[in-house]
Parts: sequence; structure tokens; C-alpha cells
Amino acid sequence: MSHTVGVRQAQKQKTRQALLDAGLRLLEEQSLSSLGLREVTRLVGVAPAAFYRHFRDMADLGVALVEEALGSLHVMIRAILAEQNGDEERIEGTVDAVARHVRAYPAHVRFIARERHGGVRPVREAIAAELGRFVDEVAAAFALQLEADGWSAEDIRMLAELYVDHMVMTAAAFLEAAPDRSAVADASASEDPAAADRAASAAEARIAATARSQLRIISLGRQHWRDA
Amino acid sequence: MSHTVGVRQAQKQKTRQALLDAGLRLLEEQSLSSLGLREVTRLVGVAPAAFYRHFRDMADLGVALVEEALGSLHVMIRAILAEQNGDEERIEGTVDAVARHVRAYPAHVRFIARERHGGVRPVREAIAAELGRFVDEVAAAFALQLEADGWSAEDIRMLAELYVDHMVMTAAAFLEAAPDRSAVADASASEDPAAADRAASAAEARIAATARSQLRIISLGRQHWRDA
DNA sequence: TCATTCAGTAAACAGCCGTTCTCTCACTTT
DNA sequence: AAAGTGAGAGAACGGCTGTTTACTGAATGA
Repeated sequence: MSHTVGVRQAQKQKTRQALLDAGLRLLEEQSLSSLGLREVTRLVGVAPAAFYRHFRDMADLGVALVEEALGSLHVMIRAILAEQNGDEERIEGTVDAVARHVRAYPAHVRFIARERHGGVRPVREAIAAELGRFVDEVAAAFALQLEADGWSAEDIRMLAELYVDHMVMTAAAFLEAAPDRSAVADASASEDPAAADRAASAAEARIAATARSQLRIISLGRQHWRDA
Repeated sequence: MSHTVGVRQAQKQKTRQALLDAGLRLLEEQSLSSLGLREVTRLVGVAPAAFYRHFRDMADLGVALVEEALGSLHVMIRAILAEQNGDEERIEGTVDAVARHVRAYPAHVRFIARERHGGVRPVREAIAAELGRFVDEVAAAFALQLEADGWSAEDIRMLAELYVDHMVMTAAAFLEAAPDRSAVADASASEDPAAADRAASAAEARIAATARSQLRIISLGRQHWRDA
């Protein structure tokens, strides 16, 4: 029917996405610097040479994955910042949003946590740049409220960094609480999948409670900042 | 003179340490999951098969590196906790100690930051276990002061986790501010090494100032915790 | 309709990988 | 002094790696 923008480009982007998906899947159990080109193309079912039609090398694919992973995070952040409730509701909303996001995109979150300090420089820099943009967003949202209270721009940014780092930290903690099937088999000697689920969600609840308390600490510190 | 405990075992441990050192050096520019056995033995100047006399595989070497890296950190933590000064002095001491430690053992710190969420499960677990012991130590040190103020054990541990995570975060940030020679060449187009040093130490000072402010936020939050 | 473009194929390349042998020979124990 | 031990050497193995080459054939645009 309607030739969207060319059957050819559509097929190309489809393969490109398949490469990204395969890469992300393989990266759940290894680091980017050990991910092989042939490994990815094999999983997609495509010739190794086809890889070069889409990415220069693995670092290039990694940078593309960073944009994909952190693009979806931007949506989440904006939703949290949009809430104009009180402190306690904002804390609740933040932790819930992080938990939901980790559940929805575990591979993306794992990739970011893993490669943030990983062995591939261009990817590290891409993550740092994108997280920096997050800090800017959070800082801008805080500025409306805090500038009136006499906060300097640097202090607002400092606080925003603390929040963003804490969110990344919390997301990584949630990931370890929701382990993959093999780790579940290790943890519970029994073969009861329901027991594993219960153990995992209990760990998740504990992490959420810790994260909320930590955010409360930071929130209290923010309220009393001017007394210094 | 004195036969320590056998010339043979001494030589073996010497080679073992050489393997660990070579591994740590190579890990500055890649992740553990991509580090090759031959790569390490080649740098040491030893046959590939000799590796197996000391480690089962690369993950085994990684776990050994975790103990080496976090053993030296224990010393640092204890030194900070020993200080019985006021809040501001403790904050200053903490950030200074972290900065000094990153300068003294950059490769160790980089390894921990990189492999904490890296692709090798046994290493991840070893780091998590060791960091957990840190949290215990910090929590025990806080307990003396905070239990009297009516803090629960869980809340003390929550606060200790926040501190430890913030220290790891800060250490990782310092690392990025003190880049290796190649990155310095990228950053400053000139060939003036002094200019690069100045830029690096300026970035370091900025990170230290941010870390101090963040610790102040947390400290203020801790002081007003009971009001909830 | 015909020439062009280009995503993906298939094969071949040199090179590195982890692992397994057998061997040597300096140290250790008796 | 003799027997035993064990760290390391050296070579060989099959298998996997990234990259390049020449190619096919379907979607494209004139």
C-alpha cells in the first residue's frame, strides 16, 4: 500500500534493530568489550560482513545502545518531575518509577550500569554525556523551587547529581534483586519457582524501603541546607 | 640466610603476584570478561600453561584481585572512622582520604568500579560481599552515636549504605578526572603537560567540592532524621 | 524499461584464543 | 645421597575471531 519512505530503508532499519536487540541480549551475561561481532550476527541470522552496513565496530553499536537505553529513561524522569505533590509523594513516585522501569527494561538498565565504568571509552563518554543531560533536567526542575530559597546554581546542580546518582544506584540494586533464571536456581535449592519469586520480590521490597529512606535523608538535608 | 618458608613457595607467590599485577594493568583499558589468559602470561613473560598453576581461570584471578583491591580500602575506612572530630572535619577527612586513595591505587579503584556491575558473576559477588563488610563496619561505627539517638539497626545500615555508595561514586568520579596520558592528549590540543595537569587538578577540586557538599546534605538529613 | 544503488551473501585470510600434553630440572624431603 | 615434588617450558590441537574480497539480486529512480 503506502510506501512509507522506501521498502529498502525499512528493511535496513529492521536488521539494524535486530542487531541492537541481539547485542543487548548477549550483553546481559558479558561486557561490551568481550562481545564479538560474529556472536551478534550469528544470533540475528545474518552474515558477519553485514554488520558493517550498520556499525563501524562494536563500540559504535554500544553508543547506539546508550541512546536507545537512555532515551526511554528520559520519559520516566519527566513523568516524575511533572508531579507537583509533596516531598513524601515525590519520593514514593520516584522509587516506584525506578522499580517499574527496571522491570520493564532490565537489559537496558543492566547495560547502562555495566558500561558506565566499562572498558569501552566511547560508550563511557556517551553514558556520561547522557547522564549529564539528566542532571541538567533535574537541576532545572529543582531550580524553580530552590532558587527562591537562595540556592546557588552550583548547589542546585550538586543536589541534582546526588539524586541522579542515587537513582542509578537504586536501579542497579533492583537488578541484582531480580536475578535471571540461573541465579534463582542457585539461590533456592528447591525447584519451586513460586518460592523464588517470593524471595525476589521480598528483596525488591527491602531495596525500595532503603531507597525511600535514603531519599528522605537527602530531602531532609535539602530542607535544612540554608542553615549553613 | 633465613629460609623464609621455602625458596620454592616464595618464587611461586612472586609469579602469582606478577600475574595479578599484569592483569590489573591490562584491566585499565578493558573489562575482565575480555581479558585473555595469554595476554596476561605474555606480559609477565611466562608460558600460558603456567597460568593454571595459580588460577583456575580468569574469574578466579578476578576474585583474587577483588581481595587485593578492597583489602587496602579497609585500612582507609578504619582511618576515617577513627577520627572523633566534628561533622565538618569528618567530611573533609573522608573526601581527602578518598582522593588520596584514588591517587595511590588508581588501578585498584578502577577495577572495582568497573567490575562491580561487570560481566563476571563470581567477581560481582565477591565485590558485593566485600562492600557489604564495609557497610557493616561503617554501620558499627555509627551505631555508637546513633543508637543513643533512637535509631533502629535497619536505619543505621541504610545510612551506612548511603555513605559507602557515595564513597564509591566519588572515587569513580575522581578517576575520570585524572585521565591517563592518551586522554590528556585528547583533552588539550596543546602539547603542554603542565596545562593538562592544571586542568586535571581543577576537575579534581570541583569533584571534591561537590562530594563535600553532598556529604553535608546527608549529614544534615541525618541530624534531622528523628523529626519524622 | 533500463541502468543504478546497495543490503546482505559466501568464502577465504591470517591471527589469536584456551586447553592439554609431555618434559625438564631446581628445590625439598627422607 | 637418593627419591620425590611441582613450577614452569614448549609444542601442538581445534576452534573462534575481525576483516576483506567479489558476488547476487531486489528495490530504486530516470
